[in-house]
Amino acid sequence: MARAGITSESLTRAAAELADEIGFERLTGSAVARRLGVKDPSLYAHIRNARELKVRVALLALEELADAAAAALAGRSGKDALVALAGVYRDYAAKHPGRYTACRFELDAQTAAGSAGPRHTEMMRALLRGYDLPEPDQTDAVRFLGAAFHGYVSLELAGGFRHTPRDADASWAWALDTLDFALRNHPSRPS
Amino acid sequence: MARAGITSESLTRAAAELADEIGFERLTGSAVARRLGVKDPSLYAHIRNARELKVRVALLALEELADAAAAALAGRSGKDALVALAGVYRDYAAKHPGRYTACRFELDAQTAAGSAGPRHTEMMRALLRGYDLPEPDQTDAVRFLGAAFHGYVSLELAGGFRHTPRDADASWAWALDTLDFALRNHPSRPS
DNA sequence: TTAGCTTTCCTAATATGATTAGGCAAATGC
DNA sequence: GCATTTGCCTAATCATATTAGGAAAGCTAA
Repeated sequence: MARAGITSESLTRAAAELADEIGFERLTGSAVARRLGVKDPSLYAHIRNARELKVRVALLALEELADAAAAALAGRSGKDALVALAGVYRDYAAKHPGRYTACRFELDAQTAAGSAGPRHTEMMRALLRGYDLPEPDQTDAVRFLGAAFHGYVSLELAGGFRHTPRDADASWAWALDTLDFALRNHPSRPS
Repeated sequence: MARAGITSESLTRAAAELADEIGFERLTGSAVARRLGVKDPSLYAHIRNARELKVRVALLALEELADAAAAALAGRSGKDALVALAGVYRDYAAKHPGRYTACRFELDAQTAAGSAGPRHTEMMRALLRGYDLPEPDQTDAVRFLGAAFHGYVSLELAGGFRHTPRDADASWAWALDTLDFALRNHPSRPS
């Protein structure tokens, strides 16, 4: 009875790959077990339940995404930073659709607090420092940017733009121009 | 063997109510059957498969939402219309979280074309006529507004704003102010 | 009204996925 | 080298999705 040598990491990696291939919604314990060459019940030595599988993928994705965002943001500011950060989200979603979807998986407060989620918020705030918004506008802007990025990427991922001739890249650039314009000239900006 | 008297409509309604109560992701054929007081296989006289159940809820929700949007838009224009339309989405999501989520369910091209989806796009375009944007900016703006609305509502629904003191209503108003400002003063506006 | 047709529902059965219990062998610590 | 822990397996249970086949309900028309 040779062991498969599953580790917490290899299991999570396998689940993430699977999610990208078949979609996060269809991610299943059985499928992961099959991919790892073990029987379903063997997974329970490594995870508490099927939900934890998804949580793991979500945490991995949030961290990968935060790392990529941090790298892209380094040395950039203003619109340059805005475009770079937005591009990271969009590219990650295109390359890892399952993981991107996982980022939206609802975590309980505990888990969310320990995740890379707060890093994303911080980076958004760092980005917004280039736009000089006073509080509470900065908080509003964080939410607004998060919503705009996520909304756009998720609509694009769902194929919402496929049936209109207009190029998605061009629309994306337009959206970023508009966001930059709105933040730069926002009425609440100090003098 | 008395009949339950299920119709296509009563089935869809039951499914939609269930989705609002337990969440669209957890909507299951068995649960609907239980609610209707029939056995699982009896459903297959009315639907092709479990997926169709979700599709039905999605179509119902898209239509309800489009109807509400049309009513809210009637007689309004400019920012007034923007705020009204956005409010419809947000309120519907608050009142019918399962159905709102269903609106995001991926439909195949055929089904999507016959759904109320296109009405939503048209209404967005009607709203944007008040902002006088030339093509292709109008298309870009439709996508941008759709993304912003959906992104905001879905983040709020997921509880993304619950752990920050700033009031969600105030942030929402800020976002709408910002969108209105950006569209009104957009560089691409004629003259 | 009744013979016949269609529709709606049921029971039985199968497949997949999630999960627990209990066992045995492999790795690990001394 | 032995005891302990750990990883994996088989067997079993439960929920959901789905098919096959049957029977009764309700409509249709002579």
